[in-house]
Amino acid sequence: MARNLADLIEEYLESLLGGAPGGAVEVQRGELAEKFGCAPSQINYVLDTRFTYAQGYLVESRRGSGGYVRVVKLPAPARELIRRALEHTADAMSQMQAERCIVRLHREGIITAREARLMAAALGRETLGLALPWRDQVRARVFRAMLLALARDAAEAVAQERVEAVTREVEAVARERAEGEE
Amino acid sequence: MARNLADLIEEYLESLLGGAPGGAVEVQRGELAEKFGCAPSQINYVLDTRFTYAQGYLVESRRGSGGYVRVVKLPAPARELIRRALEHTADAMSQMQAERCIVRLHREGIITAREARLMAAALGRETLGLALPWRDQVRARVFRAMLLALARDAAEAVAQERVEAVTREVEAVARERAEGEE
DNA sequence: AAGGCGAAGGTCAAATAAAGTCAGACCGGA
DNA sequence: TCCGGTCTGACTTTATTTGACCTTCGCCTT
Repeated sequence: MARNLADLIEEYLESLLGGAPGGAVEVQRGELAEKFGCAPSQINYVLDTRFTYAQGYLVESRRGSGGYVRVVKLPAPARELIRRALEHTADAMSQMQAERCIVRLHREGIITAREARLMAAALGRETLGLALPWRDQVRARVFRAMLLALARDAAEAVAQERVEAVTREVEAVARERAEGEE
Repeated sequence: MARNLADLIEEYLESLLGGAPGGAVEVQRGELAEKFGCAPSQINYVLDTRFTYAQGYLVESRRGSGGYVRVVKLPAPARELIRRALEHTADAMSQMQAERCIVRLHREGIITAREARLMAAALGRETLGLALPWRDQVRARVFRAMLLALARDAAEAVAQERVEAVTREVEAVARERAEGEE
């Protein structure tokens, strides 16, 4: 599964986050590097490529004695995550960026595995088949469009929920009145 | 049987796939080339000519350290989708054609409403934002890729990995690396 | 309170490790 | 011999890994 150090460290951090209360984890960069027997900057690489805001994470850190690196998995109501992804989706996007974003959406249960595959397929290098500045631009637009479609869908779901809640309430009140009537 | 290298490599990969549809193999291009004593690009040739989606395969890959090439054999149930994908997606496709196709797929229960919306969003005129000969071409490719992704979905049941397993693996490798350092 | 020391973490560019592309050489059969 | 499929090698693109140098911060000393 893990094909290289970066993937391994990613999985390790993700596993820590999984068991973490509040979805936050604090590590020492140096220590972690030691654990994996690599250069400390490798940790930054992993953080920069795998735990970005667009993917729904926040990384904070402090230098100096007693320094740390904190990774926060942002709480993920569907609308929020989608909105964040949209916000952070620039006018150009590499395949990897998009894929990692999609993985996060899937992990959070916002999209199904099928939908994830659908989206990833649509954004493939080969699929778009354009030369480079344009490919990344078209990819970004397609990705945004799909995210928007999801957002609309989520909004509708919420609205639907509200309607149902109101309906239930109305029914409850109606029942109550009916009973009081007797 | 095998009249040349390409056929030989084809047979080898096919044997790795083991006849099991829905199966996937992962190899390293360089390694494979080494094994057959040929140029790495020969592997691409075989992949391009023998493992196309028209023949029921999907090929994915990644570059860089820890790179790989994965070949997936699509299962029989995917046939129908593939047939349609190839049948209805010429090398260019108007928005109208695509939309009609999507509606039909939805009506027939092949895709969900959400998936339909997702696909339609990805194929919009505005979304693609290209001038005309290219827009229809990219749309066709994206549509085809999405259909093929659906086909592939039928194949793969993704196993969700357990945190403990990951942690164990991580620790093993970390130990290994740390020891190698000494 | 000021300044210095050492312990964090950050940045960036170069080195390394894959895979992809493409033009052209090669080869075997009509 | 001519053509189409095969094969290669030089060059490109992408991802990862490392190392040298920079910045920030707490603490200690004066």
